[in-house]
Amino acid sequence: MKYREKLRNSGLRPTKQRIQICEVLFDTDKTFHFTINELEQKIKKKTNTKISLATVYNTVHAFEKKGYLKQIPINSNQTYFDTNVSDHHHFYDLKEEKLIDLENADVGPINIKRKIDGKKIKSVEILVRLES
Amino acid sequence: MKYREKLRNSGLRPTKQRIQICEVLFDTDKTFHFTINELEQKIKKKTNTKISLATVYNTVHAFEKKGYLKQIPINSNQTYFDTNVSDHHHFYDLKEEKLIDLENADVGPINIKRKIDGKKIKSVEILVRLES
DNA sequence: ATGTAGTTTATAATGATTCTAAATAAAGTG
DNA sequence: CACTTTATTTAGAATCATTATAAACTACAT
Repeated sequence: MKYREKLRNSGLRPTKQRIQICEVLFDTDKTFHFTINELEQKIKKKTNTKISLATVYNTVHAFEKKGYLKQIPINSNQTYFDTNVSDHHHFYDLKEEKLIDLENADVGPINIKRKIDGKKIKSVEILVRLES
Repeated sequence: MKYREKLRNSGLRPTKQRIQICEVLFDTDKTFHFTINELEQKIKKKTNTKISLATVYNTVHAFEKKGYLKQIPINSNQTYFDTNVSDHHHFYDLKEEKLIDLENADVGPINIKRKIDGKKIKSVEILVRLES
């Protein structure tokens, strides 16, 4: 199984739960955005097994730390994650409360001219809020 | 008092609490970022009176709706607000958990090339995460 | 097989935010 | 001014996402 390797190589034990979560997250061409609750629903539907909510949180955070998931900075009561970890930005449709990917080509290069001593830029994220 | 007018003109009754909160937020040259809890502390210090937490929430949301405050999109367990409502961006220092203003000139023009039918761009915000 | 270190789990705890309903205060009316 | 109406404040309760806890379980090395 492909995910066993991937997990082991990241120093994460390939448990049944982690492999199932991998399948839900990564067995698809399209990347997608999700909240923890949405992910829990997907897992239930796809695998017909119940993974503890705590495990879902743990796993998502572990995957984020390893760079397999990204948090999307947005003001919402729930945290949004993205399976698309490439450098890219987002539209946020305020009415639908839906995120839409913006490819880097849709935005053009961004040049942050100011530097802060002793600090490195880790990420640059644009959120474009949309209204109707 | 200047804030009485401002409030009345926005359709908000100029109550003692709202005026005090205005003083804490706007009686300063520098704009600043805050969470609700930080604001509550500031109010206590500056006015020596206690305003109910619920009122602080209500007022901040009312002011946001009127455009006197902006929410800053960031992943944190607390919501950050900004008294600087002009178009600008932010550094977020991950270690210090501190926001730093980025002037528009520090970033250069941003051109969102993609359009979504029937939607207008309401805001474009960049978050630059900093690590040490 | 056996030990150990990492994981999972149900449940409890935390903490920011929102809700509720009663008390209070501002504005409007005669 | 009285008096009514309507908005606002308030303490405390409720909600809800997330994190902590600690016991049971499991992958893996020896």
